[in-house]
Amino acid sequence: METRRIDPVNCSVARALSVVGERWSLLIVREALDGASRFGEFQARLGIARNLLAARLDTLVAAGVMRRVPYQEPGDRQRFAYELTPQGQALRPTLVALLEWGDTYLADPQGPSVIVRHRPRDDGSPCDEPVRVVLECGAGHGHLAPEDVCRTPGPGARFIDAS
Amino acid sequence: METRRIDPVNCSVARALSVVGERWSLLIVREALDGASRFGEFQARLGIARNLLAARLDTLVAAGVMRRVPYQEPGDRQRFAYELTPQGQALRPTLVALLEWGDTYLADPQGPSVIVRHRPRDDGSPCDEPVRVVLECGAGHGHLAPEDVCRTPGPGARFIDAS
DNA sequence: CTTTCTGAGTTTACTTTTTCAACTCAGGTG
DNA sequence: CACCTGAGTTGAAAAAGTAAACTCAGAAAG
Repeated sequence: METRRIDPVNCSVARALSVVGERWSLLIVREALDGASRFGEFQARLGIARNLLAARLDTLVAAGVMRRVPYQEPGDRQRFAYELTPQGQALRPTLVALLEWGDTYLADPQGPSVIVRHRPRDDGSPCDEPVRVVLECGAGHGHLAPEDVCRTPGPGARFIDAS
Repeated sequence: METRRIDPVNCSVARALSVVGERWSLLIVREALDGASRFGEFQARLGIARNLLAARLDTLVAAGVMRRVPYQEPGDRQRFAYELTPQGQALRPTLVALLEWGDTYLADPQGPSVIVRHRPRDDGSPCDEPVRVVLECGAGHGHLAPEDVCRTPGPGARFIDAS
Protein backbone atom coordinates (compact mmCIF):
# COMPACT_ATOMS: atom_id res chain seq x y z
CA MET A 1 0.00 0.00 0.00
CA GLU A 2 1.25 3.41 -0.89
CA THR A 3 0.33 6.57 0.91
CA ARG A 4 1.02 10.00 -0.51
CA ARG A 5 2.46 12.67 1.73
CA ILE A 6 3.08 16.33 1.12
CA ASP A 7 6.71 16.69 0.15
CA PRO A 8 8.34 18.11 3.30
CA VAL A 9 11.12 19.81 1.36
CA ASN A 10 8.83 21.87 -0.86
CA CYS A 11 7.47 23.81 2.07
CA SER A 12 7.41 27.44 3.06
CA VAL A 13 8.77 26.63 6.49
CA ALA A 14 11.86 25.11 4.91
CA ARG A 15 12.18 28.04 2.54
CA ALA A 16 11.71 30.53 5.35
CA LEU A 17 14.36 28.77 7.40
CA SER A 18 16.76 28.81 4.48
CA VAL A 19 16.58 32.61 4.71
CA VAL A 20 16.30 33.28 8.43
CA GLY A 21 17.19 29.89 9.92
CA GLU A 22 20.93 30.39 10.03
CA ARG A 23 22.49 31.11 13.36
CA TRP A 24 22.18 34.82 14.24
CA SER A 25 19.76 35.76 11.46
CA LEU A 26 16.66 35.97 13.62
CA LEU A 27 18.60 37.70 16.37
CA ILE A 28 19.75 40.32 13.88
CA VAL A 29 16.14 40.83 12.82
CA ARG A 30 15.13 41.09 16.46
CA GLU A 31 17.70 43.80 17.12
CA ALA A 32 16.60 45.62 14.00
CA LEU A 33 13.00 45.50 15.23
CA ASP A 34 14.32 46.97 18.45
CA GLY A 35 15.94 49.85 16.65
CA ALA A 36 19.45 48.72 15.77
CA SER A 37 20.56 49.77 12.33
CA ARG A 38 24.33 50.18 12.19
CA PHE A 39 26.96 47.54 11.81
CA GLY A 40 28.53 48.40 15.13
CA GLU A 41 25.20 48.37 16.95
CA PHE A 42 24.43 44.84 15.85
CA GLN A 43 27.96 43.80 16.64
CA ALA A 44 27.97 45.29 20.12
CA ARG A 45 24.49 44.10 21.07
CA LEU A 46 24.91 40.54 19.86
CA GLY A 47 28.62 39.92 20.26
CA ILE A 48 28.62 38.26 16.85
CA ALA A 49 31.89 37.99 14.91
CA ARG A 50 32.29 40.87 12.48
CA ASN A 51 32.78 38.80 9.37
CA LEU A 52 29.75 36.69 10.13
CA LEU A 53 27.68 39.79 10.79
CA ALA A 54 28.76 41.17 7.43
CA ALA A 55 27.86 37.88 5.76
CA ARG A 56 24.48 37.67 7.49
CA LEU A 57 23.58 41.25 6.65
CA ASP A 58 24.45 40.56 3.03
CA THR A 59 22.27 37.46 3.05
CA LEU A 60 19.37 39.33 4.62
CA VAL A 61 19.71 42.19 2.16
CA ALA A 62 19.89 39.76 -0.76
CA ALA A 63 16.78 38.02 0.53
CA GLY A 64 14.88 41.28 0.78
CA VAL A 65 14.57 41.19 4.55
CA MET A 66 16.80 44.21 5.09
CA ARG A 67 17.85 47.20 3.06
CA ARG A 68 21.12 49.14 2.98
CA VAL A 69 20.52 52.84 3.44
CA PRO A 70 23.17 55.57 3.37
CA TYR A 71 23.48 57.96 6.27
CA GLN A 72 25.94 60.63 7.24
CA GLU A 73 26.73 61.82 10.71
CA PRO A 74 27.73 65.50 10.81
CA GLY A 75 31.49 65.69 10.59
CA ASP A 76 31.83 62.15 9.32
CA ARG A 77 31.80 60.52 5.94
CA GLN A 78 28.82 58.72 4.49
CA ARG A 79 28.21 55.26 5.85
CA PHE A 80 25.55 52.59 5.45
CA ALA A 81 22.90 51.46 7.87
CA TYR A 82 20.67 48.42 7.64
CA GLU A 83 16.96 48.60 8.13
CA LEU A 84 14.13 46.15 7.80
CA THR A 85 11.99 46.11 4.72
CA PRO A 86 8.26 45.40 5.13
CA GLN A 87 9.17 41.78 4.46
CA GLY A 88 11.55 41.91 7.41
CA GLN A 89 9.03 43.62 9.65
CA ALA A 90 6.61 40.85 8.80
CA LEU A 91 8.82 38.54 10.84
CA ARG A 92 7.56 40.22 14.00
CA PRO A 93 4.82 37.63 14.66
CA THR A 94 7.38 34.84 14.32
CA LEU A 95 9.64 36.54 16.84
CA VAL A 96 6.79 37.25 19.21
CA ALA A 97 5.77 33.60 18.98
CA LEU A 98 9.31 32.53 19.77
CA LEU A 99 9.47 35.04 22.62
CA GLU A 100 6.23 33.73 24.07
CA TRP A 101 7.45 30.16 23.84
CA GLY A 102 10.73 31.06 25.49
CA ASP A 103 8.93 33.01 28.22
CA THR A 104 6.66 30.08 28.93
CA TYR A 105 9.21 27.30 29.01
CA LEU A 106 12.67 28.77 29.40
CA ALA A 107 12.09 31.99 31.29
CA ASP A 108 14.47 33.61 33.66
CA PRO A 109 13.39 32.70 37.21
CA GLN A 110 12.54 36.35 37.75
CA GLY A 111 10.16 36.38 34.84
CA PRO A 112 10.36 37.53 31.25
CA SER A 113 12.91 40.18 30.40
CA VAL A 114 10.86 41.66 27.63
CA ILE A 115 7.14 42.26 27.36
CA VAL A 116 5.66 43.13 24.02
CA ARG A 117 2.89 45.67 24.35
CA HIS A 118 0.28 47.30 22.18
CA ARG A 119 2.04 50.55 21.33
CA PRO A 120 0.21 53.57 22.72
CA ARG A 121 -0.85 55.68 19.77
CA ASP A 122 -0.43 59.44 20.00
CA ASP A 123 -3.74 60.06 18.34
CA GLY A 124 -5.81 57.30 19.90
CA SER A 125 -6.08 54.75 22.65
CA PRO A 126 -2.95 54.53 24.82
CA CYS A 127 -3.55 50.82 25.16
CA ASP A 128 -0.20 49.43 26.37
CA GLU A 129 -1.59 45.96 27.08
CA PRO A 130 0.71 42.95 26.59
CA VAL A 131 0.45 41.37 23.17
CA ARG A 132 -0.05 37.66 22.50
CA VAL A 133 0.21 35.56 19.39
CA VAL A 134 -2.90 33.56 18.68
CA LEU A 135 -4.00 31.15 16.00
CA GLU A 136 -7.26 32.26 14.51
CA CYS A 137 -9.30 30.65 11.79
CA GLY A 138 -10.82 32.44 8.83
CA ALA A 139 -14.30 31.89 10.22
CA GLY A 140 -13.47 33.98 13.26
CA HIS A 141 -12.90 31.21 15.78
CA GLY A 142 -10.02 32.81 17.62
CA HIS A 143 -7.60 31.34 20.15
CA LEU A 144 -7.27 27.92 18.59
CA ALA A 145 -5.24 25.45 20.61
CA PRO A 146 -2.24 23.98 18.78
CA GLU A 147 -4.05 20.68 18.40
CA ASP A 148 -7.11 22.30 16.83
CA VAL A 149 -5.27 22.82 13.57
CA CYS A 150 -4.14 20.45 10.86
CA ARG A 151 -2.09 20.66 7.69
CA THR A 152 -3.64 20.12 4.28
CA PRO A 153 -2.10 20.28 0.81
CA GLY A 154 -2.24 23.67 -0.90
CA PRO A 155 -2.14 24.52 -4.60
CA GLY A 156 1.66 24.28 -4.79
CA ALA A 157 1.92 20.94 -3.01
CA ARG A 158 4.23 18.25 -4.33
CA PHE A 159 3.74 14.72 -3.21
CA ILE A 160 6.07 11.91 -2.43
CA ASP A 161 5.22 8.25 -2.22
CA ALA A 162 5.97 6.20 0.83
CA SER A 163 5.34 2.51 1.31
CA MET B 1 24.97 60.71 28.26
CA GLU B 2 24.16 57.12 29.00
CA THR B 3 21.08 55.30 27.83
CA ARG B 4 20.01 51.99 29.34
CA ARG B 5 18.89 49.24 27.03
CA ILE B 6 17.40 45.86 27.79
CA ASP B 7 20.23 43.35 27.67
CA PRO B 8 19.69 41.57 24.37
CA VAL B 9 21.37 38.39 25.54
CA ASN B 10 19.09 37.86 28.55
CA CYS B 11 16.08 37.38 26.33
CA SER B 12 13.61 34.59 25.76
CA VAL B 13 14.10 34.78 22.02
CA ALA B 14 17.80 34.06 22.45
CA ARG B 15 17.04 31.27 24.91
CA ALA B 16 14.39 29.81 22.61
CA LEU B 17 16.81 29.88 19.71
CA SER B 18 19.47 28.18 21.78
CA VAL B 19 17.06 25.23 22.00
CA VAL B 20 15.37 25.21 18.60
CA GLY B 21 17.56 27.54 16.59
CA GLU B 22 20.09 24.99 15.45
CA ARG B 23 19.89 23.83 11.88
CA TRP B 24 17.20 21.12 11.50
CA SER B 25 15.64 21.50 14.94
CA LEU B 26 12.53 23.35 13.82
CA LEU B 27 12.17 21.09 10.81
CA ILE B 28 12.26 18.07 13.10
CA VAL B 29 9.56 19.65 15.22
CA ARG B 30 7.54 20.39 12.10
CA GLU B 31 7.73 16.78 10.98
CA ALA B 32 6.75 15.65 14.45
CA LEU B 33 3.73 17.96 14.35
CA ASP B 34 2.91 16.32 11.03
CA GLY B 35 2.99 12.86 12.56
CA ALA B 36 6.57 11.64 12.24
CA SER B 37 7.81 9.81 15.30
CA ARG B 38 10.46 7.27 14.35
CA PHE B 39 14.10 7.83 13.67
CA GLY B 40 13.80 6.52 10.14
CA GLU B 41 10.76 8.68 9.39
CA PHE B 42 12.56 11.86 10.30
CA GLN B 43 15.61 10.71 8.39
CA ALA B 44 13.70 9.83 5.23
CA ARG B 45 11.51 12.92 5.24
CA LEU B 46 14.26 15.42 5.89
CA GLY B 47 17.30 13.76 4.37
CA ILE B 48 19.29 14.79 7.41
CA ALA B 49 22.48 12.91 8.26
CA ARG B 50 21.83 10.14 10.77
CA ASN B 51 24.34 11.22 13.35
CA LEU B 52 23.02 14.77 13.31
CA LEU B 53 19.47 13.53 13.62
CA ALA B 54 20.49 11.47 16.63
CA ALA B 55 22.22 14.48 18.14
CA ARG B 56 19.27 16.80 17.48
CA LEU B 57 16.75 14.36 18.90
CA ASP B 58 18.90 14.06 22.02
CA THR B 59 19.06 17.83 22.34
CA LEU B 60 15.31 18.18 21.89
CA VAL B 61 14.63 15.43 24.42
CA ALA B 62 17.05 17.00 26.89
CA ALA B 63 15.33 20.36 26.43
CA GLY B 64 11.90 18.86 27.09
CA VAL B 65 10.61 19.49 23.59
CA MET B 66 10.38 15.81 22.71
CA ARG B 67 10.03 12.58 24.64
CA ARG B 68 11.40 9.12 23.95
CA VAL B 69 8.64 6.53 24.07
CA PRO B 70 9.07 2.79 23.66
CA TYR B 71 7.03 0.96 21.06
CA GLN B 72 7.02 -2.55 19.72
CA GLU B 73 5.91 -3.68 16.30
CA PRO B 74 4.48 -7.22 16.30
CA GLY B 75 7.28 -9.62 15.49
CA ASP B 76 9.98 -7.11 16.25
CA ARG B 77 11.90 -6.05 19.29
CA GLN B 78 11.16 -2.96 21.33
CA ARG B 79 12.32 0.31 19.82
CA PHE B 80 11.99 3.95 20.69
CA ALA B 81 9.94 6.66 19.02
CA TYR B 82 10.10 10.39 19.58
CA GLU B 83 7.03 12.45 20.23
CA LEU B 84 6.41 16.05 21.13
CA THR B 85 5.75 17.03 24.69
CA PRO B 86 3.21 19.81 25.33
CA GLN B 87 6.20 22.14 25.33
CA GLY B 88 7.05 20.95 21.85
CA GLN B 89 3.47 21.24 20.63
CA ALA B 90 3.51 24.80 21.87
CA LEU B 91 5.92 25.57 19.04
CA ARG B 92 3.04 25.26 16.60
CA PRO B 93 2.28 28.99 16.52
CA THR B 94 5.94 29.74 15.81
CA LEU B 95 5.92 27.32 12.90
CA VAL B 96 2.64 28.63 11.57
CA ALA B 97 4.05 32.16 11.73
CA LEU B 98 7.12 31.03 9.82
CA LEU B 99 4.93 29.21 7.31
CA GLU B 100 2.82 32.28 6.77
CA TRP B 101 5.88 34.43 6.27
CA GLY B 102 7.36 31.96 3.82
CA ASP B 103 4.05 31.72 1.96
CA THR B 104 3.82 35.47 1.67
CA TYR B 105 7.35 36.24 0.56
CA LEU B 106 8.99 33.06 -0.68
CA ALA B 107 6.13 30.98 -1.99
CA ASP B 108 6.29 28.53 -4.81
CA PRO B 109 4.91 30.23 -7.94
CA GLN B 110 2.00 27.80 -7.82
CA GLY B 111 1.03 28.90 -4.35
CA PRO B 112 1.58 27.51 -0.88
CA SER B 113 2.23 23.80 -0.58
CA VAL B 114 0.63 23.53 2.82
CA ILE B 115 -2.43 25.20 4.22
CA VAL B 116 -3.07 25.04 7.92
CA ARG B 117 -6.75 24.65 8.67
CA HIS B 118 -9.05 24.65 11.67
CA ARG B 119 -9.35 20.94 12.28
CA PRO B 120 -12.91 19.69 11.78
CA ARG B 121 -14.06 18.35 15.12
CA ASP B 122 -16.00 15.07 15.16
CA ASP B 123 -18.43 16.37 17.73
CA GLY B 124 -18.83 19.93 16.57
CA SER B 125 -18.32 22.43 13.80
CA PRO B 126 -16.49 21.00 10.77
CA CYS B 127 -14.85 24.37 10.31
CA ASP B 128 -11.89 23.64 8.05
CA GLU B 129 -11.12 27.32 7.42
CA PRO B 130 -7.46 28.36 6.91
CA VAL B 131 -5.73 29.42 10.10
CA ARG B 132 -3.75 32.64 10.51
CA VAL B 133 -1.40 33.87 13.18
CA VAL B 134 -2.38 37.24 14.58
CA LEU B 135 -1.00 39.55 17.23
CA GLU B 136 -3.66 40.39 19.71
CA CYS B 137 -3.45 42.63 22.73
CA GLY B 138 -4.79 41.78 26.16
CA ALA B 139 -7.49 44.40 25.82
CA GLY B 140 -8.99 42.52 22.90
CA HIS B 141 -7.67 44.66 20.06
CA GLY B 142 -6.97 41.88 17.61
CA HIS B 143 -5.05 41.90 14.34
CA LEU B 144 -2.34 44.31 15.39
CA ALA B 145 0.04 45.33 12.64
CA PRO B 146 3.71 44.58 13.34
CA GLU B 147 4.39 48.27 13.92
CA ASP B 148 1.60 48.58 16.48
CA VAL B 149 3.66 46.77 19.08
CA CYS B 150 6.70 47.74 21.08
CA ARG B 151 9.06 46.04 23.52
CA THR B 152 9.21 47.05 27.16
CA PRO B 153 11.30 45.68 30.02
CA GLY B 154 9.71 42.85 31.99
CA PRO B 155 10.39 41.72 35.59
CA GLY B 156 13.46 39.71 34.61
CA ALA B 157 15.08 42.42 32.54
CA ARG B 158 18.78 43.12 32.83
CA PHE B 159 20.13 46.36 31.56
CA ILE B 160 23.29 47.36 29.85
CA ASP B 161 24.74 50.79 29.53
CA ALA B 162 25.57 52.30 26.21
CA SER B 163 27.12 55.66 25.55
C1' DC C 1 22.46 -22.90 16.69
C1' DT C 2 24.24 -20.22 13.16
C1' DT C 3 23.12 -16.90 9.57
C1' DT C 4 20.57 -13.17 7.88
C1' DC C 5 17.58 -9.12 8.11
C1' DT C 6 16.03 -4.61 10.03
C1' DG C 7 15.63 -0.29 12.36
C1' DA C 8 18.32 2.53 15.10
C1' DG C 9 21.88 4.39 15.98
C1' DT C 10 27.86 5.22 15.97
C1' DT C 11 32.14 5.97 13.94
C1' DT C 12 35.13 7.89 10.85
C1' DA C 13 36.93 10.79 7.32
C1' DC C 14 35.96 14.83 4.98
C1' DT C 15 33.85 19.51 4.06
C1' DT C 16 31.75 23.67 5.49
C1' DT C 17 30.71 27.23 9.08
C1' DT C 18 31.78 29.84 12.86
C1' DT C 19 34.91 32.19 15.71
C1' DC C 20 38.63 35.26 17.05
C1' DA C 21 42.05 38.31 16.14
C1' DA C 22 44.61 41.06 13.31
C1' DC C 23 44.57 43.89 9.31
C1' DT C 24 42.67 47.23 5.70
C1' DC C 25 40.23 51.19 4.05
C1' DA C 26 38.10 55.80 3.59
C1' DG C 27 37.48 59.87 5.29
C1' DG C 28 37.74 63.53 9.14
C1' DT C 29 40.61 65.71 12.98
C1' DG C 30 44.71 67.64 15.43
C1' DC D 1 51.11 64.01 7.97
C1' DA D 2 50.13 61.07 11.80
C1' DC D 3 46.15 59.38 14.07
C1' DC D 4 41.34 58.06 15.04
C1' DT D 5 36.90 55.73 13.95
C1' DG D 6 33.34 52.92 12.00
C1' DA D 7 32.91 49.41 8.78
C1' DG D 8 34.27 45.99 7.05
C1' DT D 9 38.00 41.91 5.08
C1' DT D 10 41.43 38.26 5.66
C1' DG D 11 43.28 34.17 7.56
C1' DA D 12 44.08 30.49 10.83
C1' DA D 13 41.97 27.50 14.29
C1' DA D 14 37.87 25.39 16.28
C1' DA D 15 33.29 23.68 15.85
C1' DA D 16 29.55 21.86 13.29
C1' DG D 17 27.62 19.41 9.39
C1' DT D 18 27.75 15.58 5.76
C1' DA D 19 28.05 10.93 3.81
C1' DA D 20 28.99 6.45 4.04
C1' DA D 21 30.48 2.51 6.29
C1' DC D 22 30.02 0.03 10.49
C1' DT D 23 27.82 -1.79 14.90
C1' DC D 24 24.18 -3.67 17.69
C1' DA D 25 20.05 -6.10 19.46
C1' DG D 26 16.73 -8.98 18.73
C1' DA D 27 13.44 -11.67 15.40
C1' DA D 28 13.20 -15.00 11.78
C1' DA D 29 14.86 -18.37 8.48
C1' DG D 30 17.33 -22.46 7.62
